[in-house]
Amino acid sequence: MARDKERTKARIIDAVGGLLTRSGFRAVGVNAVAEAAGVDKVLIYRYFGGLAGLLETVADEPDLWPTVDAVLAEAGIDEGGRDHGGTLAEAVAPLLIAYMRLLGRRPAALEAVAWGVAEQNPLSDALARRRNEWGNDVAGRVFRGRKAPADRDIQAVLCVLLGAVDHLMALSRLGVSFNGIELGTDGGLGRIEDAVAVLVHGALGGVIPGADPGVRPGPG
Amino acid sequence: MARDKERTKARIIDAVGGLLTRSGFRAVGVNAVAEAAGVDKVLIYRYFGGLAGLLETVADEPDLWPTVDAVLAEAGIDEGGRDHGGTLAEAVAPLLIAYMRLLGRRPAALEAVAWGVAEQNPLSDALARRRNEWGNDVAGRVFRGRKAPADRDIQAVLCVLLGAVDHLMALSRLGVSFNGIELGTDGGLGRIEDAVAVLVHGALGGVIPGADPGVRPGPG
DNA sequence: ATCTGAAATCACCTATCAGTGATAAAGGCC
DNA sequence: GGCCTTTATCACTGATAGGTGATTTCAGAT
Repeated sequence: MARDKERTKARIIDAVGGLLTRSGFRAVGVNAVAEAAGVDKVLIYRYFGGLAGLLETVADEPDLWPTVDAVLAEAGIDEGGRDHGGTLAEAVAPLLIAYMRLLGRRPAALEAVAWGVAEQNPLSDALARRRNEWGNDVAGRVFRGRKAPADRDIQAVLCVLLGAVDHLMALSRLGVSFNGIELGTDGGLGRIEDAVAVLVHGALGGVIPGADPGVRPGPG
Repeated sequence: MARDKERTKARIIDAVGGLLTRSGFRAVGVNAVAEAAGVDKVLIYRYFGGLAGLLETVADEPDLWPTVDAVLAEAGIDEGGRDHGGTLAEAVAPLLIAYMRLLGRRPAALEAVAWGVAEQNPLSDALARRRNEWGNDVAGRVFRGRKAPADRDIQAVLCVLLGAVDHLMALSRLGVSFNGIELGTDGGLGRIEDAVAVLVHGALGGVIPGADPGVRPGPG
Protein backbone atom coordinates (compact mmCIF):
# COMPACT_ATOMS: atom_id res chain seq x y z
CA MET A 1 0.00 0.00 0.00
CA ALA A 2 2.60 2.50 1.03
CA ARG A 3 5.62 3.09 -1.19
CA ASP A 4 3.80 2.71 -4.47
CA LYS A 5 5.09 5.14 -7.05
CA GLU A 6 2.16 4.88 -9.46
CA ARG A 7 -0.32 5.27 -6.69
CA THR A 8 1.49 8.33 -5.42
CA LYS A 9 1.50 9.86 -8.89
CA ALA A 10 -2.22 9.26 -9.16
CA ARG A 11 -2.78 10.92 -5.81
CA ILE A 12 -0.86 13.97 -6.95
CA ILE A 13 -2.87 14.18 -10.16
CA ASP A 14 -6.11 13.81 -8.24
CA ALA A 15 -5.02 16.54 -5.87
CA VAL A 16 -4.67 18.94 -8.79
CA GLY A 17 -8.19 18.15 -9.96
CA GLY A 18 -9.61 18.63 -6.49
CA LEU A 19 -7.71 21.86 -6.03
CA LEU A 20 -8.92 23.17 -9.39
CA THR A 21 -12.48 22.31 -8.47
CA ARG A 22 -12.50 23.56 -4.91
CA SER A 23 -10.07 26.45 -4.91
CA GLY A 24 -9.42 27.39 -8.51
CA PHE A 25 -6.36 27.58 -10.68
CA ARG A 26 -4.73 30.27 -8.62
CA ALA A 27 -4.43 27.86 -5.72
CA VAL A 28 -2.60 25.28 -7.81
CA GLY A 29 1.00 25.61 -6.71
CA VAL A 30 3.71 23.13 -5.82
CA ASN A 31 3.21 23.55 -2.11
CA ALA A 32 -0.59 23.41 -2.19
CA VAL A 33 -0.72 20.37 -4.47
CA ALA A 34 1.76 18.50 -2.30
CA GLU A 35 -0.18 19.28 0.84
CA ALA A 36 -3.51 18.33 -0.77
CA ALA A 37 -2.05 15.06 -1.96
CA GLY A 38 -0.47 14.41 1.40
CA VAL A 39 2.99 13.96 -0.06
CA ASP A 40 6.21 15.90 -0.16
CA LYS A 41 6.49 18.48 -2.90
CA VAL A 42 9.81 17.08 -4.01
CA LEU A 43 7.90 14.24 -5.60
CA ILE A 44 6.25 16.67 -8.02
CA TYR A 45 9.67 17.57 -9.34
CA ARG A 46 10.83 13.98 -9.37
CA TYR A 47 7.82 12.40 -11.02
CA PHE A 48 6.62 15.20 -13.30
CA GLY A 49 9.65 17.41 -13.71
CA GLY A 50 7.84 20.27 -12.01
CA LEU A 51 4.46 21.92 -11.97
CA ALA A 52 4.36 22.41 -15.76
CA GLY A 53 4.84 18.72 -16.43
CA LEU A 54 2.24 17.86 -13.85
CA LEU A 55 -0.30 20.16 -15.46
CA GLU A 56 0.35 18.65 -18.87
CA THR A 57 -0.27 15.24 -17.40
CA VAL A 58 -3.48 16.46 -15.81
CA ALA A 59 -4.68 17.82 -19.14
CA ASP A 60 -4.42 14.33 -20.60
CA GLU A 61 -6.60 12.85 -17.89
CA PRO A 62 -9.73 11.51 -19.60
CA ASP A 63 -12.15 12.79 -16.98
CA LEU A 64 -11.05 16.41 -17.12
CA TRP A 65 -12.67 17.13 -20.46
CA PRO A 66 -16.07 15.79 -21.59
CA THR A 67 -15.62 13.03 -24.13
CA VAL A 68 -17.17 13.25 -27.55
CA ASP A 69 -19.41 10.33 -26.72
CA ALA A 70 -20.62 12.02 -23.55
CA VAL A 71 -21.61 15.14 -25.48
CA LEU A 72 -23.38 13.12 -28.15
CA ALA A 73 -25.20 11.17 -25.47
CA GLU A 74 -26.21 14.32 -23.61
CA ALA A 75 -27.49 15.71 -26.89
CA GLY A 76 -29.56 12.59 -27.41
CA ILE A 77 -27.69 11.62 -30.55
CA ASP A 78 -27.00 7.96 -31.16
CA GLU A 79 -23.32 7.45 -30.49
CA GLY A 80 -23.13 4.87 -33.23
CA GLY A 81 -23.09 7.84 -35.55
CA ARG A 82 -26.24 6.86 -37.35
CA ASP A 83 -27.75 9.84 -39.06
CA HIS A 84 -31.01 11.06 -37.62
CA GLY A 85 -32.00 12.64 -40.86
CA GLY A 86 -32.26 16.18 -39.54
CA THR A 87 -30.68 19.26 -41.01
CA LEU A 88 -27.24 20.44 -40.02
CA ALA A 89 -28.72 23.06 -37.71
CA GLU A 90 -30.96 20.47 -36.07
CA ALA A 91 -27.86 18.46 -35.25
CA VAL A 92 -25.53 21.28 -34.24
CA ALA A 93 -27.83 23.21 -31.89
CA PRO A 94 -28.45 20.39 -29.41
CA LEU A 95 -24.79 19.50 -29.63
CA LEU A 96 -23.67 22.96 -28.59
CA ILE A 97 -26.20 23.01 -25.79
CA ALA A 98 -25.09 19.60 -24.61
CA TYR A 99 -21.50 20.79 -24.62
CA MET A 100 -22.56 23.82 -22.64
CA ARG A 101 -24.29 21.76 -20.00
CA LEU A 102 -21.49 19.26 -19.63
CA LEU A 103 -18.97 22.05 -19.31
CA GLY A 104 -21.08 23.60 -16.58
CA ARG A 105 -20.77 20.41 -14.58
CA ARG A 106 -16.99 20.31 -14.82
CA PRO A 107 -15.53 23.03 -12.64
CA ALA A 108 -11.97 21.90 -13.29
CA ALA A 109 -12.45 22.13 -17.05
CA LEU A 110 -14.06 25.55 -16.73
CA GLU A 111 -11.18 26.68 -14.59
CA ALA A 112 -8.73 25.57 -17.25
CA VAL A 113 -10.69 27.30 -20.00
CA ALA A 114 -10.93 30.52 -18.02
CA TRP A 115 -7.26 30.67 -17.18
CA GLY A 116 -6.30 29.76 -20.69
CA VAL A 117 -7.84 33.05 -21.73
CA ALA A 118 -5.96 35.02 -19.12
CA GLU A 119 -2.53 33.67 -19.92
CA GLN A 120 -0.94 30.75 -21.62
CA ASN A 121 -0.14 27.97 -19.21
CA PRO A 122 0.81 24.32 -19.62
CA LEU A 123 -2.66 23.14 -18.64
CA SER A 124 -4.58 25.22 -21.13
CA ASP A 125 -2.01 24.63 -23.87
CA ALA A 126 -2.28 20.89 -23.54
CA LEU A 127 -6.03 21.19 -23.23
CA ALA A 128 -6.23 23.27 -26.39
CA ARG A 129 -4.50 20.51 -28.31
CA ARG A 130 -6.94 17.93 -27.01
CA ARG A 131 -9.89 20.17 -27.77
CA ASN A 132 -8.77 20.54 -31.33
CA GLU A 133 -8.86 16.81 -31.93
CA TRP A 134 -12.14 16.80 -30.05
CA GLY A 135 -13.62 19.40 -32.35
CA ASN A 136 -12.47 17.57 -35.45
CA ASP A 137 -13.97 14.38 -34.15
CA VAL A 138 -17.33 15.97 -33.45
CA ALA A 139 -17.34 17.82 -36.74
CA GLY A 140 -16.51 14.66 -38.61
CA ARG A 141 -19.42 12.81 -37.08
CA VAL A 142 -21.93 15.63 -37.46
CA PHE A 143 -21.15 16.84 -40.94
CA ARG A 144 -21.14 13.38 -42.43
CA GLY A 145 -24.12 13.03 -44.69
CA ARG A 146 -25.49 16.50 -44.07
CA LYS A 147 -25.60 19.32 -46.54
CA ALA A 148 -23.73 22.40 -45.38
CA PRO A 149 -24.35 25.80 -46.99
CA ALA A 150 -21.31 26.39 -49.17
CA ASP A 151 -21.54 30.17 -49.11
CA ARG A 152 -20.76 30.49 -45.41
CA ASP A 153 -17.65 29.80 -43.37
CA ILE A 154 -19.13 27.10 -41.16
CA GLN A 155 -15.87 26.62 -39.29
CA ALA A 156 -15.75 30.29 -38.37
CA VAL A 157 -19.42 30.30 -37.36
CA LEU A 158 -18.80 27.35 -35.06
CA CYS A 159 -15.68 29.07 -33.75
CA VAL A 160 -17.77 32.07 -32.73
CA LEU A 161 -20.43 29.95 -31.07
CA LEU A 162 -17.93 27.76 -29.26
CA GLY A 163 -16.09 30.85 -28.10
CA ALA A 164 -19.31 32.30 -26.77
CA VAL A 165 -20.12 29.12 -24.87
CA ASP A 166 -16.66 28.96 -23.35
CA HIS A 167 -16.80 32.59 -22.35
CA LEU A 168 -20.26 32.58 -20.85
CA MET A 169 -19.80 29.30 -19.02
CA ALA A 170 -16.49 30.51 -17.60
CA LEU A 171 -18.23 33.66 -16.43
CA SER A 172 -21.14 31.67 -15.04
CA ARG A 173 -18.86 29.92 -12.58
CA LEU A 174 -18.13 33.33 -11.04
CA GLY A 175 -21.83 34.02 -10.74
CA VAL A 176 -21.63 37.34 -12.58
CA SER A 177 -23.97 39.07 -14.97
CA PHE A 178 -23.07 39.77 -18.57
CA ASN A 179 -24.98 42.12 -20.79
CA GLY A 180 -27.70 42.15 -18.16
CA ILE A 181 -28.15 38.39 -17.97
CA GLU A 182 -27.39 36.56 -14.75
CA LEU A 183 -25.17 33.72 -15.86
CA GLY A 184 -25.05 32.12 -12.44
CA THR A 185 -28.72 31.13 -12.56
CA ASP A 186 -30.49 28.37 -14.43
CA GLY A 187 -32.85 30.93 -15.87
CA GLY A 188 -30.04 32.99 -17.31
CA LEU A 189 -28.31 29.97 -18.78
CA GLY A 190 -31.59 28.81 -20.24
CA ARG A 191 -31.92 32.06 -22.10
CA ILE A 192 -28.39 31.61 -23.40
CA GLU A 193 -29.21 28.11 -24.58
CA ASP A 194 -32.24 29.36 -26.47
CA ALA A 195 -30.21 32.15 -28.02
CA VAL A 196 -27.59 29.66 -29.17
CA ALA A 197 -30.31 27.62 -30.82
CA VAL A 198 -31.68 30.72 -32.53
CA LEU A 199 -28.24 31.66 -33.79
CA VAL A 200 -27.46 28.18 -35.06
CA HIS A 201 -30.70 27.87 -36.94
CA GLY A 202 -30.41 31.35 -38.32
CA ALA A 203 -26.88 30.92 -39.57
CA LEU A 204 -26.86 27.29 -40.57
CA GLY A 205 -30.24 27.22 -42.22
CA GLY A 206 -33.60 25.76 -41.38
CA VAL A 207 -36.55 27.18 -39.55
CA ILE A 208 -36.05 28.65 -36.14
CA PRO A 209 -38.22 26.57 -33.79
CA GLY A 210 -41.26 28.47 -32.60
CA ALA A 211 -40.43 31.52 -34.65
CA ASP A 212 -43.10 33.86 -35.87
CA PRO A 213 -43.11 33.38 -39.64
CA GLY A 214 -43.68 37.08 -40.11
CA VAL A 215 -40.18 37.95 -39.07
CA ARG A 216 -38.40 34.90 -40.40
CA PRO A 217 -35.59 35.86 -42.75
CA GLY A 218 -36.67 35.60 -46.30
CA PRO A 219 -36.58 37.21 -49.71
CA GLY A 220 -39.21 39.75 -48.71
CA MET B 1 6.53 70.76 -11.34
CA ALA B 2 7.74 68.39 -8.67
CA ARG B 3 5.59 67.79 -5.60
CA ASP B 4 2.30 67.83 -7.43
CA LYS B 5 -0.14 65.34 -5.94
CA GLU B 6 -2.55 65.23 -8.89
CA ARG B 7 0.28 64.82 -11.31
CA THR B 8 1.71 61.98 -9.26
CA LYS B 9 -1.66 60.26 -9.14
CA ALA B 10 -1.93 60.56 -12.90
CA ARG B 11 1.51 59.07 -13.31
CA ILE B 12 0.55 56.11 -11.16
CA ILE B 13 -2.63 55.55 -13.17
CA ASP B 14 -0.70 55.79 -16.41
CA ALA B 15 1.82 53.31 -15.10
CA VAL B 16 -0.95 50.75 -14.60
CA GLY B 17 -2.10 51.21 -18.17
CA GLY B 18 1.39 50.84 -19.51
CA LEU B 19 2.02 47.79 -17.39
CA LEU B 20 -1.23 46.19 -18.53
CA THR B 21 -0.32 46.86 -22.13
CA ARG B 22 3.30 45.83 -22.02
CA SER B 23 3.47 43.12 -19.38
CA GLY B 24 -0.08 42.01 -18.70
CA PHE B 25 -2.28 41.92 -15.67
CA ARG B 26 -0.07 39.46 -13.84
CA ALA B 27 2.67 42.08 -13.68
CA VAL B 28 0.39 44.63 -12.04
CA GLY B 29 1.46 44.66 -8.41
CA VAL B 30 2.14 47.39 -5.91
CA ASN B 31 5.87 47.17 -6.35
CA ALA B 32 5.84 47.01 -10.14
CA VAL B 33 3.39 49.89 -10.52
CA ALA B 34 5.41 52.07 -8.20
CA GLU B 35 8.61 51.31 -10.05
CA ALA B 36 7.00 51.92 -13.44
CA ALA B 37 5.61 55.22 -12.24
CA GLY B 38 8.92 56.20 -10.70
CA VAL B 39 7.39 56.82 -7.29
CA ASP B 40 7.36 55.12 -3.95
CA LYS B 41 4.76 52.41 -3.48
CA VAL B 42 3.54 54.00 -0.28
CA LEU B 43 1.80 56.58 -2.43
CA ILE B 44 -0.44 53.89 -3.89
CA TYR B 45 -1.75 53.18 -0.41
CA ARG B 46 -2.00 56.85 0.46
CA TYR B 47 -3.72 58.09 -2.67
CA PHE B 48 -5.82 55.08 -3.65
CA GLY B 49 -6.13 53.07 -0.47
CA GLY B 50 -4.24 50.18 -2.04
CA LEU B 51 -4.07 48.28 -5.29
CA ALA B 52 -7.80 47.55 -5.37
CA GLY B 53 -8.70 51.21 -5.17
CA LEU B 54 -6.16 52.04 -7.81
CA LEU B 55 -7.58 49.47 -10.19
CA GLU B 56 -11.09 50.80 -9.66
CA THR B 57 -9.82 54.24 -10.52
CA VAL B 58 -8.12 52.89 -13.63
CA ALA B 59 -11.36 51.24 -14.73
CA ASP B 60 -13.02 54.65 -14.72
CA GLU B 61 -10.38 56.14 -16.98
CA PRO B 62 -12.12 57.16 -20.19
CA ASP B 63 -9.38 55.87 -22.49
CA LEU B 64 -9.32 52.34 -21.14
CA TRP B 65 -12.59 51.31 -22.70
CA PRO B 66 -13.79 52.36 -26.18
CA THR B 67 -16.50 54.97 -25.90
CA VAL B 68 -19.90 54.46 -27.46
CA ASP B 69 -19.22 57.28 -29.87
CA ALA B 70 -15.95 55.70 -30.96
CA VAL B 71 -17.69 52.43 -31.76
CA LEU B 72 -20.45 54.16 -33.66
CA ALA B 73 -17.89 56.16 -35.59
CA GLU B 74 -15.84 53.06 -36.38
CA ALA B 75 -19.03 51.40 -37.58
CA GLY B 76 -19.72 54.36 -39.84
CA ILE B 77 -22.92 55.25 -38.04
CA ASP B 78 -23.73 58.90 -37.52
CA GLU B 79 -23.11 59.66 -33.90
CA GLY B 80 -25.95 62.08 -33.85
CA GLY B 81 -28.15 59.03 -33.61
CA ARG B 82 -29.99 59.70 -36.82
CA ASP B 83 -31.54 56.54 -38.16
CA HIS B 84 -29.99 55.21 -41.32
CA GLY B 85 -33.14 53.37 -42.22
CA GLY B 86 -31.63 49.90 -42.30
CA THR B 87 -32.90 46.83 -40.53
CA LEU B 88 -31.85 45.93 -37.03
CA ALA B 89 -29.37 43.36 -38.34
CA GLU B 90 -27.89 45.90 -40.74
CA ALA B 91 -27.19 48.14 -37.76
CA VAL B 92 -26.03 45.53 -35.26
CA ALA B 93 -23.56 43.61 -37.43
CA PRO B 94 -21.25 46.53 -38.23
CA LEU B 95 -21.54 47.64 -34.63
CA LEU B 96 -20.30 44.32 -33.29
CA ILE B 97 -17.50 44.27 -35.82
CA ALA B 98 -16.51 47.81 -34.92
CA TYR B 99 -16.48 46.87 -31.27
CA MET B 100 -14.31 43.89 -32.12
CA ARG B 101 -11.78 46.00 -33.99
CA LEU B 102 -11.59 48.69 -31.36
CA LEU B 103 -11.11 46.09 -28.66
CA GLY B 104 -8.28 44.58 -30.66
CA ARG B 105 -6.48 47.91 -30.54
CA ARG B 106 -6.75 48.22 -26.78
CA PRO B 107 -4.42 45.72 -25.14
CA ALA B 108 -5.15 47.04 -21.67
CA ALA B 109 -8.88 46.55 -22.14
CA LEU B 110 -8.34 43.07 -23.53
CA GLU B 111 -6.17 42.25 -20.57
CA ALA B 112 -8.91 43.36 -18.21
CA VAL B 113 -11.53 41.34 -20.06
CA ALA B 114 -9.36 38.23 -20.09
CA TRP B 115 -8.53 38.39 -16.40
CA GLY B 116 -12.11 39.14 -15.52
CA VAL B 117 -12.93 35.69 -16.86
CA ALA B 118 -10.23 34.02 -14.84
CA GLU B 119 -11.12 35.55 -11.51
CA GLN B 120 -13.01 38.45 -10.12
CA ASN B 121 -10.81 41.43 -9.49
CA PRO B 122 -11.45 45.10 -8.80
CA LEU B 123 -10.52 46.10 -12.34
CA SER B 124 -12.86 43.74 -14.11
CA ASP B 125 -15.64 44.34 -11.60
CA ALA B 126 -15.55 48.06 -12.12
CA LEU B 127 -15.20 47.54 -15.85
CA ALA B 128 -18.22 45.25 -15.90
CA ARG B 129 -20.29 48.00 -14.36
CA ARG B 130 -19.16 50.50 -16.96
CA ARG B 131 -19.76 48.02 -19.76
CA ASN B 132 -23.29 47.51 -18.62
CA GLU B 133 -24.12 51.19 -18.95
CA TRP B 134 -22.22 51.11 -22.21
CA GLY B 135 -24.35 48.27 -23.53
CA ASN B 136 -27.56 49.98 -22.48
CA ASP B 137 -26.45 53.14 -24.18
CA VAL B 138 -25.64 51.38 -27.44
CA ALA B 139 -28.82 49.33 -27.33
CA GLY B 140 -30.89 52.43 -26.70
CA ARG B 141 -29.44 54.17 -29.71
CA VAL B 142 -29.63 51.20 -32.04
CA PHE B 143 -33.04 49.84 -31.16
CA ARG B 144 -34.72 53.20 -31.35
CA GLY B 145 -37.01 53.24 -34.34
CA ARG B 146 -36.17 49.74 -35.51
CA LYS B 147 -38.46 46.75 -35.43
CA ALA B 148 -37.11 43.85 -33.39
CA PRO B 149 -38.51 40.35 -33.78
CA ALA B 150 -40.65 39.80 -30.71
CA ASP B 151 -40.35 36.02 -30.70
CA ARG B 152 -36.65 35.97 -29.91
CA ASP B 153 -34.66 36.97 -26.86
CA ILE B 154 -32.61 39.70 -28.48
CA GLN B 155 -30.79 40.50 -25.27
CA ALA B 156 -29.65 36.90 -24.94
CA VAL B 157 -28.61 36.74 -28.59
CA LEU B 158 -26.50 39.85 -28.16
CA CYS B 159 -25.10 38.42 -24.95
CA VAL B 160 -23.89 35.36 -26.83
CA LEU B 161 -22.36 37.41 -29.62
CA LEU B 162 -20.68 39.86 -27.26
CA GLY B 163 -19.36 36.95 -25.23
CA ALA B 164 -17.93 35.40 -28.35
CA VAL B 165 -16.22 38.64 -29.36
CA ASP B 166 -14.73 39.11 -25.91
CA HIS B 167 -13.50 35.54 -25.82
CA LEU B 168 -11.99 35.43 -29.27
CA MET B 169 -10.35 38.83 -29.00
CA ALA B 170 -8.90 37.94 -25.63
CA LEU B 171 -7.50 34.75 -27.16
CA SER B 172 -6.23 36.65 -30.18
CA ARG B 173 -3.89 38.69 -28.01
CA LEU B 174 -2.17 35.42 -27.06
CA GLY B 175 -1.79 34.53 -30.72
CA VAL B 176 -3.42 31.13 -30.31
CA SER B 177 -5.68 29.12 -32.55
CA PHE B 178 -9.24 28.25 -31.62
CA ASN B 179 -11.31 25.65 -33.38
CA GLY B 180 -8.67 25.62 -36.08
CA ILE B 181 -8.70 29.34 -36.78
CA GLU B 182 -5.61 31.41 -36.11
CA LEU B 183 -6.91 34.29 -34.08
CA GLY B 184 -3.59 36.11 -34.06
CA THR B 185 -3.75 36.87 -37.78
CA ASP B 186 -5.78 39.40 -39.74
CA GLY B 187 -7.05 36.61 -41.93
CA GLY B 188 -8.36 34.63 -39.00
CA LEU B 189 -10.04 37.64 -37.46
CA GLY B 190 -11.55 38.53 -40.82
CA ARG B 191 -13.22 35.15 -40.94
CA ILE B 192 -14.56 35.74 -37.46
CA GLU B 193 -15.94 39.11 -38.49
CA ASP B 194 -17.75 37.55 -41.43
CA ALA B 195 -19.13 34.81 -39.25
CA VAL B 196 -20.43 37.37 -36.78
CA ALA B 197 -22.21 39.14 -39.62
CA VAL B 198 -23.72 35.87 -40.80
CA LEU B 199 -24.92 35.04 -37.29
CA VAL B 200 -26.41 38.49 -36.74
CA HIS B 201 -28.30 38.48 -39.99
CA GLY B 202 -29.47 34.96 -39.47
CA ALA B 203 -30.75 35.53 -35.97
CA LEU B 204 -31.99 39.10 -36.19
CA GLY B 205 -33.63 38.84 -39.55
CA GLY B 206 -32.85 40.17 -42.97
CA VAL B 207 -30.96 38.68 -45.83
CA ILE B 208 -27.43 37.48 -45.28
CA PRO B 209 -25.25 39.58 -47.57
CA GLY B 210 -23.94 37.57 -50.49
CA ALA B 211 -25.76 34.44 -49.47
CA ASP B 212 -26.82 31.87 -52.00
CA PRO B 213 -30.64 32.11 -52.05
CA GLY B 214 -30.88 28.36 -52.40
CA VAL B 215 -29.76 27.75 -48.84
CA ARG B 216 -31.30 30.79 -47.26
CA PRO B 217 -33.59 29.86 -44.37
CA GLY B 218 -37.17 29.80 -45.40
CA PRO B 219 -40.45 27.95 -45.20
CA GLY B 220 -39.23 25.28 -47.61
C1' DA C 1 20.73 -10.27 8.99
C1' DT C 2 22.18 -7.10 5.99
C1' DC C 3 22.96 -4.95 1.73
C1' DT C 4 20.98 -2.18 -1.90
C1' DG C 5 18.23 0.82 -4.48
C1' DA C 6 13.96 2.93 -4.91
C1' DA C 7 10.59 5.90 -2.47
C1' DA C 8 9.75 9.47 0.32
C1' DT C 9 10.85 13.12 3.72
C1' DC C 10 13.35 16.97 6.04
C1' DA C 11 15.53 21.19 6.49
C1' DC C 12 16.93 25.01 4.32
C1' DC C 13 17.77 28.78 0.80
C1' DT C 14 16.31 32.53 -2.06
C1' DA C 15 13.23 35.62 -4.32
C1' DT C 16 9.20 38.26 -4.36
C1' DC C 17 5.50 40.67 -2.66
C1' DA C 18 2.12 43.30 0.29
C1' DG C 19 2.04 46.26 3.84
C1' DT C 20 3.74 49.76 7.63
C1' DG C 21 6.24 53.05 10.98
C1' DA C 22 9.72 56.37 11.02
C1' DT C 23 12.03 59.91 8.46
C1' DA C 24 13.35 63.43 5.04
C1' DA C 25 12.67 67.06 1.57
C1' DA C 26 10.01 70.75 -0.61
C1' DG C 27 7.19 74.88 -0.78
C1' DG C 28 3.97 78.33 0.96
C1' DC C 29 3.43 81.76 4.70
C1' DC C 30 4.45 85.16 8.01
C1' DG D 1 15.18 83.23 7.58
C1' DG D 2 12.30 80.18 10.56
C1' DC D 3 8.04 77.37 10.83
C1' DC D 4 4.55 74.08 9.45
C1' DT D 5 1.93 71.31 6.32
C1' DT D 6 2.03 68.58 2.38
C1' DT D 7 4.47 65.42 -0.41
C1' DA D 8 7.43 61.86 -0.92
C1' DT D 9 11.04 58.40 0.46
C1' DC D 10 13.58 54.91 3.27
C1' DA D 11 14.09 50.86 5.68
C1' DC D 12 12.06 47.17 7.58
C1' DT D 13 8.78 43.10 8.63
C1' DG D 14 6.11 38.99 7.74
C1' DA D 15 4.15 35.86 4.66
C1' DT D 16 4.34 32.90 0.80
C1' DA D 17 6.23 30.81 -3.04
C1' DG D 18 9.46 27.92 -5.85
C1' DG D 19 13.26 25.19 -5.74
C1' DT D 20 17.30 21.96 -4.01
C1' DG D 21 20.94 19.11 -1.29
C1' DA D 22 21.23 15.92 2.36
C1' DT D 23 19.01 12.36 4.75
C1' DT D 24 15.86 8.72 6.14
C1' DT D 25 12.68 4.82 5.56
C1' DC D 26 11.05 0.85 3.52
C1' DA D 27 10.77 -3.56 0.48
C1' DG D 28 12.92 -7.10 -1.63
C1' DA D 29 17.07 -9.90 -2.99
C1' DT D 30 21.07 -12.56 -1.53
